[in-house]
Amino acid sequence: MQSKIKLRNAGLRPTNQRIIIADLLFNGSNRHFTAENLLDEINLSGNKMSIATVYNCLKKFKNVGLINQVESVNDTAIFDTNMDFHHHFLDVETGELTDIKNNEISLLKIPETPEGFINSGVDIIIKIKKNN
Amino acid sequence: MQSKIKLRNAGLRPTNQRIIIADLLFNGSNRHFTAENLLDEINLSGNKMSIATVYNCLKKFKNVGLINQVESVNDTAIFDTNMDFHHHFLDVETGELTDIKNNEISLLKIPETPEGFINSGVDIIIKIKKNN
DNA sequence: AATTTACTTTAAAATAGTTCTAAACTACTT
DNA sequence: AAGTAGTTTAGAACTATTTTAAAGTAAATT
Repeated sequence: MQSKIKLRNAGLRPTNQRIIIADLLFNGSNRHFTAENLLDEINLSGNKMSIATVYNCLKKFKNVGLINQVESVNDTAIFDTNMDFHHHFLDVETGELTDIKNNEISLLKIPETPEGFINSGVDIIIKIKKNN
Repeated sequence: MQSKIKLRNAGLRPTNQRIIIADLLFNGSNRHFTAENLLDEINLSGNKMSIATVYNCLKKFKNVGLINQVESVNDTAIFDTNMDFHHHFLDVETGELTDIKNNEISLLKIPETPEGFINSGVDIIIKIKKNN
């Protein structure tokens, strides 16, 4: 059970609920998900948890840099376990996101950051839709 | 009152409410706004309208291509009267958007559109924050 | 011009996603 | 073992948006 260690390293108290969520999220492959998606998965895994706890937990995970929240799209917050610098395809019809690796895309020219501000990241979204 | 003509050309029935909104929005300079922002402005201009009407109207305007909805950011829908192809700076602390003209930014490499899909646009968001 | 028809507006209710509240609980420290 | 500080929870509250259905209005038809 390395989730416990992972949480502690991130400075979070490893509670049962956080461990359950970390076990589901950090199992090797990256994913996009909403709070409700995750709660469904928690329930399917035989565990129970309040939706408020899921939101609390995701907010904490985000604050300590365990997950990202995607600058998004719908009315629903989408989270991402992929912490590499990367971008997204967005299926405008379904809202589904797919990762674009950073080496698959590059910017040639970028405008100057406005006076008094610092650049804090770039998000590129390529919108796609089913070809018929 | 060319709003009436503009609406008719767009295929929309030029109702009083739509004319009031068009008069406010299409006065020469571009802007970002939410439904609530706009309602405040409508009220300030001495007119009255239900918030549902504002939402209905913005949805119609969007469908006929009079305005854009920005792939966004918060829990609040942001609309944009700038219909040129362009991108945005996003102040991550305040949520404020600023336009980046298309000629100020360019992509060098772009990944292949997934099989069975067509590209339907690219949104680039440069996140910025106050340099303290 | 009067009537009909289809579209639009409205207030209020409903919904969806998320946050807050405050009491009960639990991990960690002493 | 006891204390304390952080966490979880159900449910209430809140915000943004959409729906409902009745009343109103623009346009088409007579």
